Amino acid sequence: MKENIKKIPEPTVRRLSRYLSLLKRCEMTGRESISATNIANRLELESIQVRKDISFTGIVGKPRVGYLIPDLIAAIEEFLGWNNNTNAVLIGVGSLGGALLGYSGFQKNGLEIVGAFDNKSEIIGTSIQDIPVFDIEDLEMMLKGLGATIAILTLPVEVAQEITDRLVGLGIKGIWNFTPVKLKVPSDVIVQREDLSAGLAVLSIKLGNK
Amino acid sequence: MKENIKKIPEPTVRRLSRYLSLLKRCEMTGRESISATNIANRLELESIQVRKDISFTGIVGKPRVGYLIPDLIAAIEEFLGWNNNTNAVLIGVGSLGGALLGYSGFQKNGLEIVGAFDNKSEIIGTSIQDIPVFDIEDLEMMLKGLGATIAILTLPVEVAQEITDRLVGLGIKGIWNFTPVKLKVPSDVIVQREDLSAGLAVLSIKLGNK
DNA sequence: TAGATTGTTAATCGATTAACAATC
DNA sequence: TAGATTGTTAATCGATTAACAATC
Repeated sequence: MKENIKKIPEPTVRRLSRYLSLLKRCEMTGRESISATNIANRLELESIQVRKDISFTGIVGKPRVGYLIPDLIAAIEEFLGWNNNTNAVLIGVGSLGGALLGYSGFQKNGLEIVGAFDNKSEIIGTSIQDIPVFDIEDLEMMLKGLGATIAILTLPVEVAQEITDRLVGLGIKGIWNFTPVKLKVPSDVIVQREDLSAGLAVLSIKLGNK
Repeated sequence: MKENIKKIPEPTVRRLSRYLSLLKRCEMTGRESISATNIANRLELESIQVRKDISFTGIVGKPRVGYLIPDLIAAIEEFLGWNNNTNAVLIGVGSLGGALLGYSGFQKNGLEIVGAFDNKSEIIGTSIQDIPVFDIEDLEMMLKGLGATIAILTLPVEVAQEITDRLVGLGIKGIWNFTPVKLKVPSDVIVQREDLSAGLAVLSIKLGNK
């Protein structure tokens, strides 16, 4: 049971989200089908890789035609669980946290930020892009009502573990961790680290090697 | 000549930036040395992997002791080219762009955002976190004076290629591309794509497989 | 039919991990 | 000295790519 679950390579998952973005733009032009070759050309990939990736979603294409765009969109969205909405809270409305609150792009991926928490009295009670900012002291009181299953952590390193413990205690199952610290969580909680510096490092290395 | 340049695996580069972040936090506590085992434990990695990664920087550790933290920090920073500052401009002060302007974390990585460009008259002439926002029409006039070699693209898909062409014409050598489109650039220009949705996709898949 | 494209099985490639001698 | 840790060479593992039959 566990074997076939683990089998999807992470690079494949990341690329599927790219395909989805491209497919949605194609759909808007009224186009109905697209081949793996075409997707590959537009994203600077190999067509064989695109076909292999798509095969994980279970959808089958038509020889000589390719894939039906609406079907493929639906299949990838379902595969990623982006077809039904997930509620998230954001913890730590600093520079990066505030930015992410303003960023509307996650809604396309089925993620809705329904509330934010912070300890700065100046911003508690305000709203950023219609998302209310609550007092972190009220986390226990508020979280259940918000219906969030994911927490986005954009808070200072020093409080990351403490707040994580509280979130886990309240039933949060997924943590999108924008801090550089390793978080200790029970095995049924998923932590996904996100590191903008890593991308910058890759760019820097490539620039330095010119 | 080109062979040994290409040899550094990208995952290694990404991890080196993580090590750097950890090492800087360790340094602040006054600690002087650290072993690969210790680094690995703190970041949930294998010590052999840490040693292998560090070997790319050329620094050598001391058996039984580990690595001297200040030396290792200096070595990684030099390796990534983060020891001397690079100037960058940010193009497109929308939700994500504005957020990145507010985010001060890149300065630790030797990247200083010295100016932003947009076409919205409401924000042209203002400053965000002391970073001035210029009219995109003045790009040609302003860019040289700003001394930027990197451009951060957080603009709408429709104008991405057009603005890229102008940036390349002005001598920009590195582009950190936060848009989902593939950019056509000459071979001496480096484009690094950054995709927050990809990270969310990985989290979603892991959550769905529980 | 001919030709383009899919889907799958096998081969290749590169990153990770293991093994182990060298060192302080 | 004994033991912990490094650095390197070899083995393993997993993702990518190639080959090719099946299909419309």
